[in-house]
Amino acid sequence: VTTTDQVDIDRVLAEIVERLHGRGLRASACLRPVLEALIAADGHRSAEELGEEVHARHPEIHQSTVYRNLDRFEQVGIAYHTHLGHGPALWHLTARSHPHLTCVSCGAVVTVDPGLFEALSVALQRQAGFTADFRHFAVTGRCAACVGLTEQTAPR
Amino acid sequence: VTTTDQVDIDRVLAEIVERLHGRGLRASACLRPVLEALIAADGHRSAEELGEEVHARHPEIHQSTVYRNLDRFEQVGIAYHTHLGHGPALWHLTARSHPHLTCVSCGAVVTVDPGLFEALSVALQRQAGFTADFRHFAVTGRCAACVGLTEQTAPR
DNA sequence: CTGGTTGCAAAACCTTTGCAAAGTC
DNA sequence: GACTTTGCAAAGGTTTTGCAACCAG
Repeated sequence: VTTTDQVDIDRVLAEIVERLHGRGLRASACLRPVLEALIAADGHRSAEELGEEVHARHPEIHQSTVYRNLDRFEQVGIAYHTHLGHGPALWHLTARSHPHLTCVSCGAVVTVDPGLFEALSVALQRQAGFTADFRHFAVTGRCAACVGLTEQTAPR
Repeated sequence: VTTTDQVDIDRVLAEIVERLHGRGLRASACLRPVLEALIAADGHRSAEELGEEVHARHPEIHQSTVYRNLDRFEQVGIAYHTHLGHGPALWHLTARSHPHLTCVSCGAVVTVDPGLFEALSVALQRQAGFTADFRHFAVTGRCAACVGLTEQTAPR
């Protein structure tokens, strides 16, 4: 919960403010607490969970402000959200981005070497002119354990 | 809207009924209209859109029944739903399944050769024992046109 | 001062669920 | 007749939005 993990809050905050200003947007005092929660969380946290962490120190900051500032972080490229399944979106620092695999049976989340996606990226770029981003949606499937379990009951 | 596209409704329906019975479930008269809408739609239709098509001929069939029967089709492997973005899930016949690319800027949906995903499938299986299914979530990114457009305004 | 940001409450959006009645095997 | 499925209405979970007050540049 306190893992700042080599991320300098002040430096990141300054970058956010600079980029917001570049777009004619403004920087309020609410940015920092939300950023702190995001950095402390180290990934895989929903907006609501981040909001709870923010409220612990700043009860006056409303949940809708958390949503709005996370959106701003995403707009300026500092953070992004990912969908692992049917639940709420999970937020990460872009600096810590990575693709996810999720098991549709047990919900396990597996993080894999981003390099594995390189060849497909190149192929999609070449074949369709498409610049893929494998972080926004997870790849669903079945983990090794669940493939074994479901072979006797699974549809087709 | 009338493209039955080589799919024999009666045969598919019989398969659905058989599989439902195999699970101790029952087959009601509502199955066929929902299946017909799904077959006619030929992919990329939301449950609500399919419901509208069902209502045109069968106004008595409730939208929740459409949801429930689509779920049943998925349970028996005849259909699946996919998420292309933040909107509602889109439904397809499994027989016509394919992976999707969606552009986060313009919303374009690109369908690519499933073979492109083969190498990654094998790699994920080997490295993580994970059986990937690239149909459930689309791969997001930017299409060629939007990459060009956003290079001057994009974050980072 | 101009106009972006906040707190609040309410709505939006898509989907699921509880229940009694109807239908299936 | 036992048990599933339906229509209906209501709720569910997550996110967005309208608005007046507030605050940053």
